[in-house]
Amino acid sequence: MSESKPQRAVGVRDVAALAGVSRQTVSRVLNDHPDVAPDTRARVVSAMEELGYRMNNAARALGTHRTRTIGVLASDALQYGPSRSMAAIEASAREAGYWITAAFADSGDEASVGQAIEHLRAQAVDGLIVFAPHARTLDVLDALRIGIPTVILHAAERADFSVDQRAGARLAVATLADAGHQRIAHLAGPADWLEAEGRATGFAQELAARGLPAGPVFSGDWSPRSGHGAAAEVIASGATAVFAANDQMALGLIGGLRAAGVDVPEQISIVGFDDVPEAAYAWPPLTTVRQDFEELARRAVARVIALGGSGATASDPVAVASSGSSGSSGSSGSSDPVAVASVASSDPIAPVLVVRDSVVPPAG
Amino acid sequence: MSESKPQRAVGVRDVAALAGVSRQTVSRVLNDHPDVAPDTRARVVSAMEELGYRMNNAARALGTHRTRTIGVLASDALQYGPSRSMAAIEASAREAGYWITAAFADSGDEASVGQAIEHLRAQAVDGLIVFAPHARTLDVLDALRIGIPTVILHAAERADFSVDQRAGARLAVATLADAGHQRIAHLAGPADWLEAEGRATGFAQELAARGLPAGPVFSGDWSPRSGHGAAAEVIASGATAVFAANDQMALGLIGGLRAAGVDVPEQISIVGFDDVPEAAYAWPPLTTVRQDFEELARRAVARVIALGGSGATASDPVAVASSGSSGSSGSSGSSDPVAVASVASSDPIAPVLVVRDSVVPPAG
DNA sequence: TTGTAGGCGTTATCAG
DNA sequence: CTGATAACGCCTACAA
Repeated sequence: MSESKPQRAVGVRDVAALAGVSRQTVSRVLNDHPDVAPDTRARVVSAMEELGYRMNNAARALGTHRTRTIGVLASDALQYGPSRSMAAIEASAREAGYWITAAFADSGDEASVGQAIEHLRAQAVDGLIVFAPHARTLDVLDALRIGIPTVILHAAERADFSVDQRAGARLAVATLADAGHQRIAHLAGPADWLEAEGRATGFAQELAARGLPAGPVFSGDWSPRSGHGAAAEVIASGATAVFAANDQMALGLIGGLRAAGVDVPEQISIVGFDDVPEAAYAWPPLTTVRQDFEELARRAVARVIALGGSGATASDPVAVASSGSSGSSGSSGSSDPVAVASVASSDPIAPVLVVRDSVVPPAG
Repeated sequence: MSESKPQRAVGVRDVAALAGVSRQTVSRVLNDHPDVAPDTRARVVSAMEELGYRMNNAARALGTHRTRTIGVLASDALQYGPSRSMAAIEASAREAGYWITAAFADSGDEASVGQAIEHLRAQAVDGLIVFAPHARTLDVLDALRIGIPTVILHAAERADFSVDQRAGARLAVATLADAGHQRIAHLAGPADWLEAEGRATGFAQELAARGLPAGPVFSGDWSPRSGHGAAAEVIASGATAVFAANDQMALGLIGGLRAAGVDVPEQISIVGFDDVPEAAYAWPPLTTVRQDFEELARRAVARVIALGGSGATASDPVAVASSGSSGSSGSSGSSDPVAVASVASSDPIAPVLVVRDSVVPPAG
């Protein structure tokens, strides 16, 4: 209270003065530079605390050309998966000392995707995490030739990190087949969605692997509405079980089936995908496939930061385009001890089946 | 191809040179300063396009002390309302030329809220939009004495902008009462959530207004699980109708009721809150109350920007604390034509009842 | 209406 | 290990 408070916010200048060192030394402490004597560092640190010093990111960015900010283009952020990913990404980023700036887009609208990306680029983010549910979204990305590290998520096999959609679908179909179902239908997501495609493929593969006839495939748009609307077709198809590409459609389908007087699971068994919170408490509790979005986010953030930190820039073709993975096609298992060592695996994450009550043996 | 590309990114300097003006003039064009001759402006603009000029926000921020960034503290972003708000906020902000930096927190954990806010402050955001579902969250905010414009959302009446929770609850109860129900129960949200409290209050008020007996109140935690779990109590209470504080619980309750052999709506009518996508396609289609999150977001963004733009800073006690509203307690209706004129009304937004099939007259 | 100086707070570079 | 000096790219004065 005795001294007159400076009008301006405290800066390295002030800290340096109080600690009796140069601004540069303060800067070194700030950046954890190794070559600083322990006691000097201590003096600086206490000076910072005494003054309530807070770094000015704008100034830092001006010098370093880095903003420590990751842009997240969250398409369809209202869907369960993307919203989970978003929250998890923020957590991972914050832990790593990064900020998240978000942009939302309607993945079906290429223009909106382009705009969102431009918005993020204008913000000078160090890297981008893009949810690319559509093949079209990927095309937009390619066309833009973004000059910064980019990690693609939610794009099935075309993503840099993903939960194995095909494997999940096979798990779903397997549990149905194991229960004795022969006529299994698939209520798919929109055909142009990569994850929907992955699940549809897994559906077909598992059926084929078991020598079961290719089941009828109906398509929805992920919404409960579309699931509800598919009820009539499902009934007409004579299927005794259906694998819905997501829980929302599964739930809608159950609603539609019941409205038509068809019981679930007695007459028709159902398996969903996602394990949304309501799945466990629906009637009947829904058997479904759970994905680990937290792990997905963790890996994505680690990768963007690694790409940026390793000096990957527009001029570095390898890192920039964020190609799926450089060489998992390789010969020897873990022959490259250096490089990508600490970065998370880019192998697909295995989903897990959650067994509940929506599957029973067929009535026949 | 003929000229050698400069290594550095293009800046005002380059644009100025090409346009044959001073850097200052370019800056004026950039900031839509009125005093620039039309043709000069045109020349500058085309120069910018030719060079592919992009503003450097860090440099701008360093000078202006403004980042054109709004921090959003999204607690419980996985809930329907908050996630809708989040997306809408981003859209409004982007339209206004602002960026969104997001932080997520567990609103139940005061420490995590505090950390998230610190994170955002460190980022030097121009303003904050905080989802404050808990009274406790508000306490944390007060304690922090944030020195920047802050707008509170999702805190019922204590929010700066809100959808009228009480009114929504009354709408729900009214439709049940109008159908002839006398024994109406409430499946409430967590007691320490402001919006849950608002809905519970509306429930009680409408009942009282109609001279109906105060119904039993059960409490859940917003989750389908808790709705499912409340089924037994609801049945035991003898209620013929229940107003669930959100759709997820309503859906879970329906699941629990059916599992217990109780039909909805024949034996028990139900009304939810939120109008989540699955509500319309559940079985039965759920009667519920819809909130306009987009409008909420629009107003919130307009306000933060206005507070920041009008020079409201830490030293301006009026704007800073973001007190609910300065004087709607006032005498004359719209007596203050100046000031807040263009800013959106802070009156609560009216929710709307969506009638579907989960309400029928009581069996008796 | 336009141009000229100076500075914003930090980091990089190069000495010592 | 530490310190001087010069950017970084833009904006706010003030002058013309």
